[in-house]
Amino acid sequence: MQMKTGVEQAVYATFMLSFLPDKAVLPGEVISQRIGASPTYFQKLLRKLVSADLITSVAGVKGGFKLQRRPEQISVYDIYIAIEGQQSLYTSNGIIQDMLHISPTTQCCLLSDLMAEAESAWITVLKKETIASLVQKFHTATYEQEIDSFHRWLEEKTVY
Amino acid sequence: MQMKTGVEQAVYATFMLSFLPDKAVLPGEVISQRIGASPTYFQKLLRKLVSADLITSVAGVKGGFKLQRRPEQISVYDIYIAIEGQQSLYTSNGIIQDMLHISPTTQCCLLSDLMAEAESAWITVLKKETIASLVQKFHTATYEQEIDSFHRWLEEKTVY
DNA sequence: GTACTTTTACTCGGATACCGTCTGTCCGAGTAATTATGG
DNA sequence: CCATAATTACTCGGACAGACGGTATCCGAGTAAAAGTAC
Repeated sequence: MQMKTGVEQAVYATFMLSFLPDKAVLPGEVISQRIGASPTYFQKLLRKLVSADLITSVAGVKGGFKLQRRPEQISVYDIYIAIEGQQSLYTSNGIIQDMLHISPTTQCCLLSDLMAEAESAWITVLKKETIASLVQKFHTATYEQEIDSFHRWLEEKTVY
Repeated sequence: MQMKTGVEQAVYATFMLSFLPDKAVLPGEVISQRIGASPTYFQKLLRKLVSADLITSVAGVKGGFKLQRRPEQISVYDIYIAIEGQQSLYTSNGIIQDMLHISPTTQCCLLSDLMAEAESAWITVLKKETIASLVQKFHTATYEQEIDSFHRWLEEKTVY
């Protein structure tokens, strides 16, 4: 039970796109290269973000990806759902129905409520962090030189 | 990212054992049969619970499993850890280090703190529910007839 | 110089292969209660 | 009747096969900007 690495990659891809100026885009291969992911597979992740209306895509030459919403309106939870899907962390297997010889259609799982509550607490934390708040934390980091270098690289790769 | 079914099975196995009288045990195959799991694989789960000191085992004829601690002292979280292991839900892949070209040994993941907080909130909920509290909820259910039937079956299979 | 065609650089989506993990099965070994055997 | 041996019913732990999902790769199709071409 581990979170997919794709979620982390998607978060940082969205994070990266948040630095783009308006109307500018970044090709998928550029993003994947900087993140260190396999280009073709990473494009699938980007398309999941597109389907979730978190980013948009521009086809053709000078095409690429850019944010669809403002960074304050994209939470880590949004990205998590876009990549992992909406299935919950726990789904009952109806074991207690087996134990008591009750019809499987009956709703009486002792764990479902608990697990739902636990997942809700987990989600709450993921919802309160947005791309914008991540950027804020990023700038308080002590890596000004690397951040500058990153910004220069980004500007070089940006497509207008 | 879904919880293993083994966790649910282990919870109900522990739950089942909590109804045993002192000194009595229940063979692993009896438990697995009632839960509807494959006997040989389920024994592996039981042994994980033994390793975690949640239950104890008795070898030989008239052997089986019984609780090691009192039901109030076995939380759902204990069982979860026993089955899934202690690895956390999220482990950083060092993507931001790749992005910024920083040494991978550097600790600067923007997500780690958030994910740790989220997991902590999740764990808190799982810790507060114990086998004892599950039994309590169980008895408030409206399946008195099935519960009676279950108790009779259990007594029949109990090994003293 | 304008209209048209070709090239180029992207996204899009399906098909497929790889690989690690969870699940399931088999086997031999150890253990202890029961039963059988021998005197 | 008692001591010892064999049987039985369990747990224990390793080895291994199958299924599934996440990861990765390839390919053809669509799209739009840029470049080339014809008149």
